[in-house]
Amino acid sequence: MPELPEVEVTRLSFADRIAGARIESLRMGKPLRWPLGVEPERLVGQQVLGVRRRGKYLLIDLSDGLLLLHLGMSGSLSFGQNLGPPGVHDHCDLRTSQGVLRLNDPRRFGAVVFADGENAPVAQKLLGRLGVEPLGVAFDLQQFVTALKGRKAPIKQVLLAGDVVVGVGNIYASEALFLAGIRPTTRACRISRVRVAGLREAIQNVLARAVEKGGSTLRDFSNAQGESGYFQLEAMVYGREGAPCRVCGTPIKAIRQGQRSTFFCQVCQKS
DNA sequence: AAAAGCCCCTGGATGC
DNA sequence: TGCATCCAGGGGCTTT
Repeated sequence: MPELPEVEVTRLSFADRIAGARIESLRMGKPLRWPLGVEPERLVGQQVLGVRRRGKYLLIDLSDGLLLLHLGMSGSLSFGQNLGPPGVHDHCDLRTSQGVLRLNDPRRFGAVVFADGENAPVAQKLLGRLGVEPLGVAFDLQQFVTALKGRKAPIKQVLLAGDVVVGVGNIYASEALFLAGIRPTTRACRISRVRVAGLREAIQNVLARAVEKGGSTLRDFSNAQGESGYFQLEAMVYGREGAPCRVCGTPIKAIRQGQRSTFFCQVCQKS
């Protein structure tokens, strides 16, 4: 579910409320994608310094270590004082002096991993080869051009891979390519500099807009306060197979790329 | 080095 | 109503 906007919206919905809290206990439920890596007691008594985001990971800075959190495909967080008893898909309860942070994740592709610091091997394994942050100043045009020059794969899949630029998942890849007028199947290395510049802006715009709208709630996403997102209502192509293009009226096409669905307009995205 | 496939897992929608 | 099949926001790992 969660791409950069959903993860960022989630972060914004509880970061201030959990900052400064003291950890009282950590309960882990069914196994997630990776083990926590330490005994839960390791965290007890530590203070939460803040919450950052790197790509689709949330980084909870502790007084002695770091908690890496990933929502996978179906994860969502809740933070509150009265969450009630954990349900069958609540696989992590981090109880703090300011409330409980709970991960609900039916498919369990998500993860909660403890690392001694950002340079610890486990943190490096997960964060080490992530690409540039698309909403940061480091998302430089020349670097983007150079990176894409070295890729013969379809641009949609290069965006999804996350080693050039992070945070762009299946929804926003289709959306950004539509805004840039680029066909998803075009080889990354074949896109002209001018069009790469347009793609960079499209990525920035679509992600920023999605954050503003609270993310996309397709099935059941909500932020840590339980609020839904609304970006899906203004999606130009994602999930709109057969529906008229909002620009030219041509029916939107759906194809498969690397076992994921891709949506585009064959008129607005000629190449 | 890059690209392509394969999984991990549960649940909802669809079709017979 | 019951059951099989397909699909879903991700991404690390293995194999070409």
